Amino acid sequence: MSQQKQERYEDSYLYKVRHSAAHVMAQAVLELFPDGKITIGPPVENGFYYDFDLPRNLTPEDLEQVEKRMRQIVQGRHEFKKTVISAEEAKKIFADQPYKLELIEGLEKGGFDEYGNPLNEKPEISIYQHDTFTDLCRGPHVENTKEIKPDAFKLMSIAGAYWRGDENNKQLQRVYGTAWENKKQLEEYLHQLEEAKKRDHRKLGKELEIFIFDEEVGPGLPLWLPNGGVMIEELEKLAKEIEERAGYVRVRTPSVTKEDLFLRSGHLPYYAESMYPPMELEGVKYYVKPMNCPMHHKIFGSKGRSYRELPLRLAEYGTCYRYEKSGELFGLMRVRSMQMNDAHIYVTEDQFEEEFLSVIDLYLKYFELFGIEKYVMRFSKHSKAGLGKKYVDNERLWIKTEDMVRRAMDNGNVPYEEVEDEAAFYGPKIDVQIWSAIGREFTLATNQVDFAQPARFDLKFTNKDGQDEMPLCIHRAPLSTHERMIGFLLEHYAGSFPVWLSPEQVRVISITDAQNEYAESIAKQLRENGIRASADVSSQRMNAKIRQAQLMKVPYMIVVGKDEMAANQVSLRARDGSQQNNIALDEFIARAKDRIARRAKEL
RNA sequence: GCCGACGUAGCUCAAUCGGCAGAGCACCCGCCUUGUAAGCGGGCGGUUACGAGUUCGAUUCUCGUCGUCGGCUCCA
Repeated sequence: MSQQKQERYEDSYLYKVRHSAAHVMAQAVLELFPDGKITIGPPVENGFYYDFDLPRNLTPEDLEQVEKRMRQIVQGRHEFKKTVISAEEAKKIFADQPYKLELIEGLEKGGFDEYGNPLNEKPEISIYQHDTFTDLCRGPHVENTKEIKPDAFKLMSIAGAYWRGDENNKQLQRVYGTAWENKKQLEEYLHQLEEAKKRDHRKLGKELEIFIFDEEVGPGLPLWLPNGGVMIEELEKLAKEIEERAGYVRVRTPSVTKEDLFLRSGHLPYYAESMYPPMELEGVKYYVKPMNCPMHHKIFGSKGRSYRELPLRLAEYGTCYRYEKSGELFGLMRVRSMQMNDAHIYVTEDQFEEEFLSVIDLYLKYFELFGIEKYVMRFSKHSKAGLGKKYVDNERLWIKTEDMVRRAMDNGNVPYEEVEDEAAFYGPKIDVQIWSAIGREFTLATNQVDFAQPARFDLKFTNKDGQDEMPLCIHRAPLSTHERMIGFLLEHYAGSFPVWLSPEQVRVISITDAQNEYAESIAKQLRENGIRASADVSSQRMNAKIRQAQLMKVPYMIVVGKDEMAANQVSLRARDGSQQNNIALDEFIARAKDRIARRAKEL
């Protein structure tokens, strides 16, 4: 394998430019608010931010002023000067900056760097000064402010952000900016943002009539339009095919159950925040399910199980409801009602590794099918501090199952990143992280270990020696939920789905109304061949019909005029603009059927 | 949930300083009979998200509610 040496972002020139721009911005903001308190201001992807605690909220007009002042400051060619100082000196300098004092204390103890990230060694304490501004900072920075080009940065937005990312802390005002080496790069970036917006699944979903939200129905509760309905059916067909081959069996369970079930499962103690509140009938509380697992556990436990039955793979496309906080909703990617590509696999400890890896293989198979290349597998572990709060309180089993996952991934040679404090409440997991068109990060597929619920439900099987043994449970959702998957696919394909997934696969276009009947009969024949087709026999001109089909990103357009009708043939125009005139309908049907059957990427 | 911005016809967007709410597309009705991304004409369409307030008068100013968006927190 060729190991290309890539410069780390932290070592790049752009990183220094952005870091320095953040300092200049802080200076400008402090000039506007002399009593303002500064916190941290690091470079981030594509730019930088700085968090402030100010006497009043910033307005867009303030931002304009700050940006203007920044342009003046950078012209001043002020040198960035680093000075290493003692904690005592630092505390004197930042005597009226409480957040900085907190950071200095952290640095003194050696536990954290100035951004609150854990550190092994005790770092040196340094300050950077330019013009009138001094910040506690380890750098690095550019030589002087002139290196920040006045036409290569832009302040982007104001947002609230909690001090040290903890919602129990005070909310600060964060100003985001973007900065580049030159004007051209900035313009390219802004252009990219515009382009990304065109891929936004919320926009495409509306244009392609996939789904809608309705104020009266409620936030986070999508209504699937017929086109979305088709996509859901195709995804379920895919999942069913693959799962049947892999030995899964399908079950069905209710959406609402008694409180008792979720008390036993641990959802109420650990997950209640994300659940819709209970409804009470005849003195009994019922909850809408946020997950299918408790009911699958009930099915597992419904009779005596032998080791011969394992792995037992129970699959269900169940609709779950989670009360996501209002500000967390995001189009289809984050909703309150969702249909999960769910399954629970009950295995013996010996079977765990093979089964876990076979689920990972399943992801990879799907990713290949969809051409998904940009993703990260994240190994999400518990945190010691979360035990008994976010996570079931059994450290021994946490460590044991995490070791099992690590071993499985290592033995399977699957690359992954380990992350602390991201696990499910019942066990560690491998999440696949992807990014939306506008750069927001999401978990798509997930593969989770559960040692907690089998114990809570007292699940057991009889092993070879005739003894009771507890199975481990693997929760998995390689196709995520319909909502997130389709949201993602909309952006991934920019709405131009492969033929098999396209809501409308063929649009038959008559050139004059003399061919309307012929067009209808072709559409009918296509449908009889299992191809989703409709005929556009409106009185519009052909060009307008083609344009409409293009805008709806229909993969195939069949154009018929008097010549085609006379010869009993068709003309094919594909979504990519390519054309094939005067071909037999059967020839086209064969092509379309082949693409659909293979779930081919090509048209 | 928190901070900020926004909400005008089915969609995309206008409306000067507080003075009769407008366009294109879509839809409906005609005309045209058309050759690979928009033919022409006409018509319908609004309690300016909802509810209060200020004012002679509110799309415009103020407050509240709901929703959306940018973030934070959280997550399939």
